[in-house]
Amino acid sequence: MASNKSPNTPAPNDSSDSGIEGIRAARLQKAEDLKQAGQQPYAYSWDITHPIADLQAKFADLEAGAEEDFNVSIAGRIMARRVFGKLAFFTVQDETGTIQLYLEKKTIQAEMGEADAQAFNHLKQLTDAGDIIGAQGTIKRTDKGELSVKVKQYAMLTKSLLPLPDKFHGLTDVAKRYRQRYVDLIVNPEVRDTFRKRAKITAAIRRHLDELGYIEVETPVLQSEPGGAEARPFVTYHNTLDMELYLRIATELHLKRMVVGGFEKVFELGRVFRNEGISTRHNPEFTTIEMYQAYSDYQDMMALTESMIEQIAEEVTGSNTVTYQGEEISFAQPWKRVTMHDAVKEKTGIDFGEFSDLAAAKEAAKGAGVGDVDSCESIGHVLNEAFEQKVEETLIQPTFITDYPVEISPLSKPHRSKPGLVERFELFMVGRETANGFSELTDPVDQRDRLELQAAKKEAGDLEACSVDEDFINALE
RNA sequence: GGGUCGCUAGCUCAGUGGUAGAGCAUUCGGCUUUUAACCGACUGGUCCUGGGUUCGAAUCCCAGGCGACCCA
Repeated sequence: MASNKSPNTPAPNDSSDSGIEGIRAARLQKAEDLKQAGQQPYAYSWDITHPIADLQAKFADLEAGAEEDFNVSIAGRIMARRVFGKLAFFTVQDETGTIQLYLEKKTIQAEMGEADAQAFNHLKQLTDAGDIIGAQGTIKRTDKGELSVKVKQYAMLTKSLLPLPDKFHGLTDVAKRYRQRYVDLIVNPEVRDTFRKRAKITAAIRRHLDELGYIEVETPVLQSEPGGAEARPFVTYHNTLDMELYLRIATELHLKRMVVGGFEKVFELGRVFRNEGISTRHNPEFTTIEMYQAYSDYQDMMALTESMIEQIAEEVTGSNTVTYQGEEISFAQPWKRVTMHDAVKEKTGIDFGEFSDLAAAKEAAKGAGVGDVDSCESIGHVLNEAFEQKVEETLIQPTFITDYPVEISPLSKPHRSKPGLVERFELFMVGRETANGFSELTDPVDQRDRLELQAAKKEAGDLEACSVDEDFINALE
């Protein structure tokens, strides 16, 4: 028999009745049997009286063995089945939590027997872990202390065709967790909490900035000239214009155009795209927030950053202290501020402010165990290497690093009192950079010079360097 | 891009040259207090791919693919 093979639809295998295809075929048959029994395997609706977490809270004090003649109707996914001859226990999970179904043949047959003389047997034979089921009944805490719905009536809401991952080990394959997020969300409840917290954080950011008089904007994602960061862009193509376009690598340059246009406080919370390495820490598409405020310098932006993050932490977690991967992080203001030169000096003993000779700076850096300095083209770059290799991972508590070398900061204003430096900060916590801010460069002549330096690097083959965005210079002018 | 490790049943994993394995899941039977239910029976495999060594390869060698972690 000829068959078209494809990875998604493996050819049926006659001898396989417990492989994945066998399971799927068996479950399709169960869906068919449900229809024969007068049940719809994919229901249109089911009335719910309570989220499961509400029931767990409401009856937290109910004693083991006690019953409550309180009618409830719930719905959720069957996560585990424990079936006996005339009694069964299902663990059911909805968005809010889990509860046990107490499924007694006697009760179910009395309530449903008229519609389906085999209602209990069908429950045993035609349901599987993974199915979404609706259940209506009363509240009972079993002798063993598990809060349960003593079911009078049930209905299949969605028959699943594929098995859930191992009930004990769960889904541990990181790649599969990320590529099949829906499975991850089903079997790893803590992942749902992460999603909820994230939604609370973005809502709190918007509320906070709205109260400060910011307006939220959406700037172009498709750009003819990507800029605002050093990164390789994704390239796409516009048919009608017959030209290549790039997905943005940052929102910066268009937000600054908004400021030029007269909006004094703007922000954008949105996706940017960088065509680079991929790992569990680096996604090619990720979300950033950029905020711009006219007439303000980097000190103002640091103050805004620390107060906003402390308040959000309190709103989302109820505390300004959070534990992240075993580290206790305190967001209590004020956060530590230290210049890049001082931070490097503290860890390496080297004061890069004393060097005027590049070669001498490289020697000193090597002496302190800093690698990869041979290709550095300025003392500022050597300083940056030393910082990244020796300091960054030690910054666990929120810390602002300030006053960066001009060579690595093409968009910042020169420092008002320190030559060769710019008014820039980066925020570090748990050893990673989490924010970056400047007194924004507003001098169009200086800006052109710095972008042309970048363009020269691009000409020389640096795939992360950007070109001169003439329209942006025009806006500044 | 470099290094290390991995890829065996739906899931989690054993198996270092001699008949392809376990637990869970699935299927069948039993069971009214389980919660990783239990008891009994069955089923399920391109051992990532290709080549090589060997009487014989999941196992050793070479090349490639995919993935994880670390580094850049």
